[in-house]
Amino acid sequence: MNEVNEKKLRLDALDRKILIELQDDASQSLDDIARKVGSSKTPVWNRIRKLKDAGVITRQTVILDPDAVDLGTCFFVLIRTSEHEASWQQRFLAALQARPEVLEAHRLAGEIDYIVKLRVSDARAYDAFYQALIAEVKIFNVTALLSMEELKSTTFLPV
Amino acid sequence: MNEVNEKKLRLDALDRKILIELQDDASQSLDDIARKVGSSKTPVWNRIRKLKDAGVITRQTVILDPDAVDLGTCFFVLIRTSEHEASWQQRFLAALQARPEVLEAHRLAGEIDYIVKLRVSDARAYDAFYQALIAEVKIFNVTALLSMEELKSTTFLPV
DNA sequence: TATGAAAACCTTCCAAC
DNA sequence: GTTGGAAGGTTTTCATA
Repeated sequence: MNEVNEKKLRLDALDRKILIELQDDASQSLDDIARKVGSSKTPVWNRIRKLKDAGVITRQTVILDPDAVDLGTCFFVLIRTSEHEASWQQRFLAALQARPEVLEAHRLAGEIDYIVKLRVSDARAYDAFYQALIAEVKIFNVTALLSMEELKSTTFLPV
Repeated sequence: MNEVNEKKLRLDALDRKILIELQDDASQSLDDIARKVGSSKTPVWNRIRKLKDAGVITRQTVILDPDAVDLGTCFFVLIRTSEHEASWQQRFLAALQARPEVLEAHRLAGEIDYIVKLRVSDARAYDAFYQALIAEVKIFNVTALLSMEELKSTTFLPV
């Protein structure tokens, strides 16, 4: 995988079909993908390389069952802060980046400043995260939402 | 990829190292993985097959840059309902499953009943989703949280 | 369980169209 | 831009330790 060369590549119908196949199963052979998208090996190979070089395809990975690796407990944490300085943000961001149980974090528009998604083994592990976080950065208000059931979970983007 | 044979496999240190490597880059060759985890091709190959068969590894996929495919707008939607019957839940679940812009949906403990994560091209596309959803199922209260900045986003589970 | 090797298969690149 | 193919690499299986 090389550097990102372009940022906004225009995608045609063949590119989109290839992205659907790769998102569906990245272990398929080029021949299989080519057959399914109605093309052949070389053009598909050239497109995939172009999509990787352009940064449309960022990574190739494996998705694990969270329960199977004892990370069956999922929390969404809504955070409000009274601090809005750059240095506070930097420390908050560093704290999130450093913690592997944090899978997602977004800065929001509106009353709630941040949302953080976590996967942990149990509620005690969440509390350990919470205690560590508030020890590192000052936070005004925290609401933890505990997931009882994952109704849908996908990385598939409808291209 | 075969059927799920066991549910809770006990993972040893070698399994964990392999899962880290595969999560990090699933396009690596067996030889590279074997070298990095301090083993050799055949044992690593057998472990990977075992992890897939057991359902620990669920899929092999490619992660796309949302901006590059014009899905740069991310919303978290907090939903409260007054309906708690099985038939309502079924229709709600079906509506979420059918919509490709819904990437995640969880049933929650506490005051807020559901959280839904969406990726769309812009705020109008969110409104279209919202209108379609409330037309299909009765909802008591909806709060949409708009992401201004994605601070962290990973599928990597710390095994 | 690990090693090494053989066979089948795939990726990558390239020449010809 | 497509096709087919050659060369090298990788996966998968298996015999052997």
